[in-house]
Amino acid sequence: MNLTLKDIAQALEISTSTVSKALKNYKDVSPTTKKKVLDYAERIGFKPNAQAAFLRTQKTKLIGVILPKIEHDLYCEVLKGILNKMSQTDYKLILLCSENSFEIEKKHIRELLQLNVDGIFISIALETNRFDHLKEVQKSNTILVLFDHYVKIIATNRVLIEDRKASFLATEHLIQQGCQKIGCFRGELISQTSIDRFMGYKDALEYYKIPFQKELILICNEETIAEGKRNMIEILEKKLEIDGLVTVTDLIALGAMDVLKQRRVKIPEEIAVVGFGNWKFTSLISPSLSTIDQNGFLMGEKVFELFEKSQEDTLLNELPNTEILPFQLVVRGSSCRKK
Amino acid sequence: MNLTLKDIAQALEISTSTVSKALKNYKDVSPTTKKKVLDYAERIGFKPNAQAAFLRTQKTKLIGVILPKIEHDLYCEVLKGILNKMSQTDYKLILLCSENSFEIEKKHIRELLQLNVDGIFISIALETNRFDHLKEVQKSNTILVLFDHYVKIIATNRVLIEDRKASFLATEHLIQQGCQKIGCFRGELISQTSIDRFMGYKDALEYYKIPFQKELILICNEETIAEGKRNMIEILEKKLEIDGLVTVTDLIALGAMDVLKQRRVKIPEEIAVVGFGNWKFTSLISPSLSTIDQNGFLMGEKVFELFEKSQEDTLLNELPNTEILPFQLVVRGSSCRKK
DNA sequence: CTGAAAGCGCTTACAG
DNA sequence: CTGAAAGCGCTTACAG
Repeated sequence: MNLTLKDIAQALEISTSTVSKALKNYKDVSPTTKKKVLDYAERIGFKPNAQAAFLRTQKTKLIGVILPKIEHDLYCEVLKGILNKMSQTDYKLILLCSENSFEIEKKHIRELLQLNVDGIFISIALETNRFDHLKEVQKSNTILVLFDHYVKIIATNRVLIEDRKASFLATEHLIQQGCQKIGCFRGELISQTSIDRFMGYKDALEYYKIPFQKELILICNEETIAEGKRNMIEILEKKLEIDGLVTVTDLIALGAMDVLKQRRVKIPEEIAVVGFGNWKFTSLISPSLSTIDQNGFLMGEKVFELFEKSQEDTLLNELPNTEILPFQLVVRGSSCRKK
Repeated sequence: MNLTLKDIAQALEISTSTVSKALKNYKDVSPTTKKKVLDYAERIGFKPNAQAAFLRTQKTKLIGVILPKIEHDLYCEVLKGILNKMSQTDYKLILLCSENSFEIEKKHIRELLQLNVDGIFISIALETNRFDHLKEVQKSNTILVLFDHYVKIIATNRVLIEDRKASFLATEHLIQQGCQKIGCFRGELISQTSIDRFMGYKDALEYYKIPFQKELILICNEETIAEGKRNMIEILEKKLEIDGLVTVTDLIALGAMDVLKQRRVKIPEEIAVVGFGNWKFTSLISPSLSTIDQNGFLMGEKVFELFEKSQEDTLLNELPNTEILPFQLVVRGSSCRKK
């Protein structure tokens, strides 16, 4: 069906070896021959067979990306960043989603290894607390790059923001707005990202000598609006007094604010709120939500750059890299008491 | 590096042919041999080489998906739907984005054909008004499935909602709310989807005998908040009187509402607004935005189903299918005048 | 500078 | 029921 090297070779009455070399711009082909081949290939619209090439070179030029969630502003931006860098190469992106399930994640990793992808980029599932599958990736010499949800104990390439510092800043901001009893709707206990953000909250309290109250820490088992609502209802029903709230992600904050609005609790006057992630909706709701902005697009670009760098590095036996990205506190209506 | 059929064959002292057949569950292999091979393959974690298999079977089990935009609620849902169906098969999804550019779209199609994908699922770019690249796909016997932004003149598999009817309903709803001078922020002139939605608006005016006023039709060159703002400012500055507004997409409506809110024009009392798409933010803003809900997840699932069906059909030389999906008018604060 | 040949890992028609 | 052999389309070490 498709044209092959052989077809070109026959048409031009030369060998397939020479055609192959001409197309790959080897230096040991005469300029005349090279031009002849290139022109002809161009004219007939020759498309080399990627799979056959792989069989020889062992490079598929495929990259697997596993996201914990598809409808997630950060990950959409990360995808855009990766695709943007990738569009200048001949790599292709295979998209998979773990739905935050450990089992699905393992399954996808297995599938990607079977496909012989050259690299796997992953933000691990919230559930994931064992890492054999990631070690498997490394063993197979597939380049592994973690982003956002990472793991401390696996030595691999990573692109992160300083969650702990960011969360410190968010909490500090509330303190500067006069909050003294700050609730924290943290993520579950396993995820490193969740732990880091919680630590940042604690750091800020400590730094500003505000007593840490265990009962003001509520755990969100999922990053959903519903979990935000559930926890805020718990706060109100237990009559836990808070005047500020930091959350592990904007969706949680949204749920919490929803409950507060229904109960006519004034935001930010009675309770000031800061989210995390700068989801698109945060600037649209009312009051608009203060949050931590992470540059997902840049994150995606860095992920791909680290992959490329890593390909060179493995030849040199270099250690994996960790790239730290900047973040930004975005102050909006939900936390801005002073004018 | 990786284990191959040959390794298994040697270990079990049988031929690679037999190993291959055993693994593929051919019937002309003795149960004993089959079991032996399967057990051993399982034990050593054998992963057949996908690319080598392709070289023989000419099936890559890869599917290319080209989206006009990544951060787009509908397309995120479509992706989820496709991935959901796909996860029960051994197909993999290669993600590409045209950024609504005709040139990029053409480039991506070329790349996918070179990769020998088994199918291409695409919502075409707003710019796209020539279709040679789609015909190319068909010529190469790659299964083509269009969704959302489609083309009338290409006979291929499609998954659509009845945009015209949906837009009729949106406009009719405004009329039933008492609107008589309904503005329309339509999409650009090329896209079939945009045309269909505009026709639905016209249909409704005609049906309810409301005079069509050309000056109330403004064109949005992009599906962005900024375009919605720009057009609403134009309406106000030209002092064009409207009491209702339908828009080609929710983002446009968002921009328009923003301008109205700034100028203290009451929504829905003075101007009632209906969007299109039921983006997540529409229920979060205030007033919440009435809109047309499209089931993107279902759309994605149907796209994949059509692909699978089409593989059988091509053998039978059947004609391509068009799948029409249901939609729903979601009435919210932005258009609800009566209680 | 050119080309014959081997081989990547699988599948499958064919012979026995 | 089993296996030898050819071949998918490319790349590349080697000979000339």
